[in-house]
Amino acid sequence: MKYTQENYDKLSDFFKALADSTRVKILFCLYKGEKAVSEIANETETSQSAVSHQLRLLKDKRIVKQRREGRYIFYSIDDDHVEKLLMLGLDHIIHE
Amino acid sequence: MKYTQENYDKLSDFFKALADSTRVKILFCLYKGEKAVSEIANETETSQSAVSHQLRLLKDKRIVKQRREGRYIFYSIDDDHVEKLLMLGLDHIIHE
DNA sequence: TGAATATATGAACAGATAATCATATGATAG
DNA sequence: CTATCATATGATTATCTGTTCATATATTCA
Repeated sequence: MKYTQENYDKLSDFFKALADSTRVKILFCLYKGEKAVSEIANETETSQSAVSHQLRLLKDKRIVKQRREGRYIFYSIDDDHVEKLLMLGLDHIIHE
Repeated sequence: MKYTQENYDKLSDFFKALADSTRVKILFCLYKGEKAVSEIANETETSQSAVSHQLRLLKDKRIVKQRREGRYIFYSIDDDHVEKLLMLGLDHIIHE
């Protein structure tokens, strides 16, 4: 049973994870491999707190995963679909 | 220049269109071909007004298009990428 | 023309969301 | 143990979003 309200909810919920430019930026930042929170904050020019909040959201949705190393915590993308979606989306907005 | 703030904004904006279960439902409803507003409202069990508002949003983002026939207005999906994204997303949430 | 049907629109309101600020937690080095 | 660095968290606030309700517009038909 693919076409159920439950799946529509899950699906829109999944897309919500990509429906914010800070999160999109973070995900592109992680595209080439894992990074620590402070690196992400620097590269995306976003406050440490904002990044942390968004990473939590992405982690809760199992889109990124963590790994601690000393006092650093490295995040990386934990979902092949997300990378494909990002690329497909980028493709779309560029060819318009 | 792919990796610009402008593109991140556009991209997240594009995903926003899919980040609501009513809109997802509408798009799946249109997946097999064009439908009039009232049909969409019935099939998705959403009020006429709510459907109309969401269709406007989708139209503004060029995700659906309209065609008038008498007093009916038929909507259909106007974007190949969207169909791919929906299917990829559905694939994702099902295999988890 | 006027009634009926299909769709659109605007205002208003409730709920969700994202940033900021202050502070807490956790790890390491000295 | 304590100072410092890296990250997380909670409260607050401003903004955004989606629905509803009432009404407007557009088309057809008698």
